[in-house]
Amino acid sequence: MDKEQLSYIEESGIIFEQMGMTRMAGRIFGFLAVSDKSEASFDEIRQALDASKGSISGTTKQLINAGLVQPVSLPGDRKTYYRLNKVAVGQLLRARIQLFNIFADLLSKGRELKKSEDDVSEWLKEVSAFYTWLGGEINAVIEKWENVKDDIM
Amino acid sequence: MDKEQLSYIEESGIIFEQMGMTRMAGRIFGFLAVSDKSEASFDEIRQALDASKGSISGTTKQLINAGLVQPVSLPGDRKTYYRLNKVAVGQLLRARIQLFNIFADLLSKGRELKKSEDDVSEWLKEVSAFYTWLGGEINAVIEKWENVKDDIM
DNA sequence: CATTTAGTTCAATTTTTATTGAACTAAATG
DNA sequence: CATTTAGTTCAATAAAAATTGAACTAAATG
Repeated sequence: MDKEQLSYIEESGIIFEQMGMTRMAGRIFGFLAVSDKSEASFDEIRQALDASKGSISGTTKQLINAGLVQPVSLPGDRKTYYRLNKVAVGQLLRARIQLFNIFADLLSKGRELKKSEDDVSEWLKEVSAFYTWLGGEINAVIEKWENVKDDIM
Repeated sequence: MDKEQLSYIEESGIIFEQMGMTRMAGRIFGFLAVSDKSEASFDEIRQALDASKGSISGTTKQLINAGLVQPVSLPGDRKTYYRLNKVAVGQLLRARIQLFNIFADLLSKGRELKKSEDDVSEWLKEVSAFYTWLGGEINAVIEKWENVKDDIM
């Protein structure tokens, strides 16, 4: 880990915090991203990030749960290794979009609870419908990506 | 405000917290969503939510800054009123998508900092390219919505 | 079966973030 | 121009979240 990589790891921590995860989750993600070896053991991570076992244990679970990290075990080795989960872009996006649907439901419920209809009702209705529609539209977007990505990358 | 509306306001607080804003921001949003009058004064909000002036002041600013709330002033009335900003769905979405681009940049930078290329590099490259592409694709998605929304709603 | 290793759990602590409340500013009113 | 009203600011406090660390479990090794 050189200086730039260490500062990258911290930056990743900040961004993950902005995305609603913990700073430590971002650090582990960042470490696994830039690390030379694509797999790292529990203790390699702990040492690289100078954190406690409890913190690494809890946070790797968080990341595994979020689908971003994959635990790997090898025969004849009692350690567990951790690596970035090379999940398909579609799956990643769908997970993120979930919050949109929660927001859509919130708006729609708000509209129902209003005592009278007004221009706010109309707006709640459209935004809610939009985000709900968007959830279904994602498949088409991902399909389009699959078709164009070879030209772009 | 009946019981259901008050519990809706709290629910909105929780969801806004999940979306990275404060609980109070969600409460104010929720209040403005279900309130009978589509505009509310500073003190009406403060009383309805039983919060301090400081908190209302800071949080209304947060919401105005995020583009979700609009301050309204009336001639001959020194109060400011607050209402949900009926911003277009596209604008709302674009604001949310910004985090995707930040994430894309993080991945791309991570790839650059790696000492060697491996399968993680490949993944970082694709995911980053995808989120970057997605940012540009949004306009097409919004345009499609404008065309289909009358059939759906 | 005693020992080492890998990781978990959770109460205590630290750190961060949200909220209050009191003193303040600025504008309007009498 | 003194007073009221509307809202702001910010230091102090409260509340919530992250992190530690020590005691623990479970599995593998000798």
